[in-house]
Amino acid sequence: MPKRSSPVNVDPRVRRTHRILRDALVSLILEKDYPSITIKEITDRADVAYITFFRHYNGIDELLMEVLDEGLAELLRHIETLAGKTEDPANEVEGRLIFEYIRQESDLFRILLKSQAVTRIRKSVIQNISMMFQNSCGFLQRSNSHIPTNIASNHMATSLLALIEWWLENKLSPPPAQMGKIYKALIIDATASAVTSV
Amino acid sequence: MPKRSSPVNVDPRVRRTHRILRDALVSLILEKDYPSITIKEITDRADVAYITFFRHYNGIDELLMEVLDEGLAELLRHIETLAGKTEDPANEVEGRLIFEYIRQESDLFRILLKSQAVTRIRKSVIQNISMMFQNSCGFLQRSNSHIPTNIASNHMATSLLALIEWWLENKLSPPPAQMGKIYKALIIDATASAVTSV
DNA sequence: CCTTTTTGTTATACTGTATAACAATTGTTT
DNA sequence: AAACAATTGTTATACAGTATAACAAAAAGG
Repeated sequence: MPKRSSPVNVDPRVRRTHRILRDALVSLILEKDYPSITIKEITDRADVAYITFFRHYNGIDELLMEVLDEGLAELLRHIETLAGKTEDPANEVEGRLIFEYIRQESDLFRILLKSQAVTRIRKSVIQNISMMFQNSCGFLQRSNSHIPTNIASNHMATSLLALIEWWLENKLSPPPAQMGKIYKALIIDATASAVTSV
Repeated sequence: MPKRSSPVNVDPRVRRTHRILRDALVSLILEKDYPSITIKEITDRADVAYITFFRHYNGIDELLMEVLDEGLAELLRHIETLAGKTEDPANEVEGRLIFEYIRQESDLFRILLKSQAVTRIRKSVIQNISMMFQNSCGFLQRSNSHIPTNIASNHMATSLLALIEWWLENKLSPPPAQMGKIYKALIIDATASAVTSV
């Protein structure tokens, strides 16, 4: 069992095993659909003994969770940067930065959104993004409309994920700059005006 | 193999088998999470021989598809009723009707949204609702903004599903009347203003 | 009533998950 | 470098779930 507390003090062999298992799963997800992936396939590709998998994870879902946690922190950091400046005039630029980052790490995001299969994971992602919007969007905090704050933040989070998903499926066709504008108009500004009106 | 063409001319024993298998799957989905359901559980609950399942379906997904097809037609009909009157002043009422219908058939919708597991199904549902919005929302057709029409309609479809999902998870707590208003403000009006501006 | 179709019973092969015991290898410590 | 600890590999095995086959029993339809 690996120590969850400190990133130091971990056996380099364990670090290596985790890394190659994560890499194997990633390459498999990009090739075939997630539910059909077996543990043997993963360990074969990682060139690791079958039983070694069970010495670190209780199932493929757990390994996937680790893969996503790896990249999710950075995603949230990027989105947070955007949301923190939601009321600045520069947030169109920030929106562009998000979609540029997604294009850069598109493999990770493809996996993240393919793994809607694993509903629990999707829920926690939405939960995180939703909380982040709730904390950083001023118009949500001082809202007194008939729309509850948690509904509005959930709406923004799910809409952002849906927009990213659409973009990935459409081969990243409108460039990040335009996607940033669309994001601002369709999600940020639209929600803000819906919440602050009446 | 059952005939796909005509609903008549089917052996009553086959009709009965299909029905009790569908019912068994529905009751199981409402109890536990979908991926952990086994064929044996289904046939046991349906009081049918194990092999009988394979005489009609190639897997649980196929049976689920049949369950959803059953109710999906009616869902689309209700949403279409709403969308068709999007520009009438009465559309808040129509929004209320949607959520009242969902409350009425909440079991079906819980299954529909739980089955996000089956990504293919979710995608086709979004596609249908999106097309429906595109056909019935006037502001989408006469839009000349920087937001493409298909992005806007996709945004409305995914937002509606997310809102329904949130509502089901929150025990249908804001009553249908308020949900109808929220739907109108957060999805319809907000998207309309985002699309028609500049 | 007789034929056809569907369903039930039983047996079996196969795949994937999960664990155990022991040997081999690698990392850490003194 | 030697000794100890932890990880990994090898092999074997148990188990659950999927899928199919062969034949008997029951139900539907003319």
